[in-house]
Amino acid sequence: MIPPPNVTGILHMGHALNNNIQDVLTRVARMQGKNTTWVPGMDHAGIATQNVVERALKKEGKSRDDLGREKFVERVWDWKEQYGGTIQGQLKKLGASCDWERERFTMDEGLSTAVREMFCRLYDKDLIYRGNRIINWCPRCQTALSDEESEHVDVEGALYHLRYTVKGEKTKLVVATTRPETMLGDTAVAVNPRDERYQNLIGKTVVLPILNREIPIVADDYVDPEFGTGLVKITPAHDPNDFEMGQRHDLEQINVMTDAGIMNENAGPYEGMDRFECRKQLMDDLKSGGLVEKIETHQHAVGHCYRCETVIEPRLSPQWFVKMKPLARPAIDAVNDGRIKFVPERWNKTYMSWMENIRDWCISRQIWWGHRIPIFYCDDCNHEWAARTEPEKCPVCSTGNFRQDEDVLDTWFSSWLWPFSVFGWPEKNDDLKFYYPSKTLVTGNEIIFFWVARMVMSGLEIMDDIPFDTVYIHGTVRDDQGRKMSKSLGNSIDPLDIIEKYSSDALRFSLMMITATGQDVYISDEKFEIGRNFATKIWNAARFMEMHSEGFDVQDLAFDPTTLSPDDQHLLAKLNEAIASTNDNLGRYRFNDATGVIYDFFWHSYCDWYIEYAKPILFKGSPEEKKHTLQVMHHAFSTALRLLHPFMPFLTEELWHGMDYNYSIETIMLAEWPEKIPTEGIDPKTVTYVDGKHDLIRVGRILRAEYNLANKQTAVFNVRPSNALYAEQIEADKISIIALLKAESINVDVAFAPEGAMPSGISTLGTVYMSIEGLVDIDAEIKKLSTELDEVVGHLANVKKKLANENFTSRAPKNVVAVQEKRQEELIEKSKKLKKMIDTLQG
RNA sequence: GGGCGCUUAGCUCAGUUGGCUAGAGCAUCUCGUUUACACCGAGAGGGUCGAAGGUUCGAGUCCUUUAGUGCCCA
Repeated sequence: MIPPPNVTGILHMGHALNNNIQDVLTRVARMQGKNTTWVPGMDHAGIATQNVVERALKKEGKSRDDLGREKFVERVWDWKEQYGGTIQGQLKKLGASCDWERERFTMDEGLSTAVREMFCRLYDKDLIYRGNRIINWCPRCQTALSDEESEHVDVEGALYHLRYTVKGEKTKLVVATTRPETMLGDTAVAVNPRDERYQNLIGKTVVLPILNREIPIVADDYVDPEFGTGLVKITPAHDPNDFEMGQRHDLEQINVMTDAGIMNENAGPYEGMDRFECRKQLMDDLKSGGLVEKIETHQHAVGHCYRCETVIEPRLSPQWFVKMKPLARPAIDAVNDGRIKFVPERWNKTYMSWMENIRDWCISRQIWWGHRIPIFYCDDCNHEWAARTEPEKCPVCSTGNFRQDEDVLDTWFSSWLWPFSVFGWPEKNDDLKFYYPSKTLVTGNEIIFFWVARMVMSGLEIMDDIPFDTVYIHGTVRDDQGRKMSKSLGNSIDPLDIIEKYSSDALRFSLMMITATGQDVYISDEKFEIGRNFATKIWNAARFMEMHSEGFDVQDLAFDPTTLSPDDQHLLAKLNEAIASTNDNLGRYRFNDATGVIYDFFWHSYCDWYIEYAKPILFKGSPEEKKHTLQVMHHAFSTALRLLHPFMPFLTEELWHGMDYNYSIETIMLAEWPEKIPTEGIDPKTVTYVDGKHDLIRVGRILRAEYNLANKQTAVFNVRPSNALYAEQIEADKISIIALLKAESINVDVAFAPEGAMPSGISTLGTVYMSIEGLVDIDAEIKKLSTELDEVVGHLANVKKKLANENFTSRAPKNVVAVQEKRQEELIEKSKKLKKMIDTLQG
């Protein structure tokens, strides 16, 4: 399920992240053999698109009115054909594996049919109505907006305290307001009925300054005695609360502004002024009349248009609304009873609080680009009706003298139908049956209300079923200072630049790696290096294999499980762990963990350990040994490649072909998704031994590093294994240890005792001594070992203290206690060894 | 005002149902390159987990208070 991006949009990092996650999920499901579909689409983005085209017209010195409705809409379609949908190409660059032939546009014929169908159904159920109410009006776009489209921004404004005169008295009242210009539309002053200060005022009349209109003083519970002076001016036509109060007290509603936010004829001397200019002039006038008590600075939230950031003007206006409460009830149940799950879960609360306090949705827009409201009015008999198709005559009086409503619908009125409209609804077909409901919706938290919640409501209303069972909410993409990426800040990082600089795979992999579940993502250019470096690493590993694979048949990977070397077993065990962990993490939407596991397997298990182990064999081994090792390598590599594919589609596809893995399945996209591989021939004890061997090599390397030995400087290592089994295993495995330690030779001896001073260290398999030519820095050795001893003694004290605590031994789970006991043993053993080593050095 | 995050190494972040010595990448320092990769390899240093209480045998993790910071809603 793809959230349709705006037709005007270009790809930004948020899209990249969002589509990347969806693509990963889709690719995994596809490789698992599931019938997947990922429908790409575009949203006509009514206001945004209309704005873009209007701006273009303005450059030609024209307005939309110059063209007229029909020509203008044509013009928008032209624009759409020419410039729209750049984002589709960009998504392809990102590697989004959508079903491109299914691509839909919210204004295409099918979806428009769905929109009209939906409107008529809701209208017939009385869930859509026309009402004269206070709505959010954008004076620049000159249209109504829904509550969600008004963005509240905290601004440092002012609280103006104005003096009104009580009629027939000298008493002045002080009312406080943040929008003094609306005073011109005041039709009352209100106090709280329990406010003792003003009991005597209730029922009196006030003379409105400047206009000298006489307005009543009313009592209403809504008034907060604590706010300002406890007296508020009532402007029913310009404030939702005042509107409510106006209804209760039967007050006149006086609109003082035009659609463009210019003061109208009701504003008296201010007619023709811009609303903010009027505010200034009005305040000047009141000041000179001595009618201003004071002006305080005041922090408050002011609504701004989400498309053009103009300050919203709440105003009375006849608009179309959807009754939301009946639709919300089943949508609340669906989340409450767990049919729909949010990941992370905390978004439940956000969803619920919105649903439970839902208000009717204003769906009419006074623009031209969009689905025209399918309501018709008969001029002869005044009949009003909704029609799915263009009517020929009035159904009541049968005349053709009717007209369609001028308004168009909110863009989201088409978006909320997406989960079923793209499959042909209202038609009932196989696609719709098969693909509805879908599985996972992936989206950012900013459209939970706009889109997610509404899709749940429409799905339950129309399909009688949830549209998806999981809503994965990913974080917001921010810059490295935590700011939201935006054009106006100039801090956005263009994904296409990143693709250009680091590759698409690098972008994708890096994004996934830094996306912890639902956390915001902070981004800077350097973060993409991790993906690029990883891709290069894999490329080079493949190159290495290719160099040694001449004459090798990648179709012949059936190695004999009884001949697996310890390192073979270790690699395959790690591969199994990686597969299991990747699947587990993907199932829990933990993408950073999933990519981390794959990264770790390739880089460390495969490259750092296995390839280094394999080198002596590939360079100097027998043809049989070589073949066996290559079998293991290609087996592991081709499996891990499939695991990586959803995250790095381009590189993995390229290598799939380059390494000739495409002999049976042409594309890695359809190759089998890795599940646990057979563990035949893998002995867990051997795997543990190899872990110990790695530790031994690490200890040896530390010794080399201490003495700054160059790679070519030879050193003889002596190993005193802790037991006979280890001695046997190490002895049998010497070649690879020698190679990895760049040693001249290794002596394995359970009774080894150093002659004279030798640098040494303790590993899980035993003590490692390095014989080097030249002087050993005895003091430094002693100091090193003493420091280590101190640490061990410290830890030992802690462990002993724990085990001596009866509360711990009796209450903690047995396995936890056992671990501590084992650790105690190990630490005692280690401290003994260290003491002995120090003694030896001290002679 | 209400709700939700975040605070862990110099930086950016992981850390799942409380349980081995708190991890990674980057950066820093040391060493290394005739044989896949400097977009590399080996190693090192670096953290009283924002603060204060509490629960618990045991807290980065749970609870309370608090500071700073960010987002959403009113």
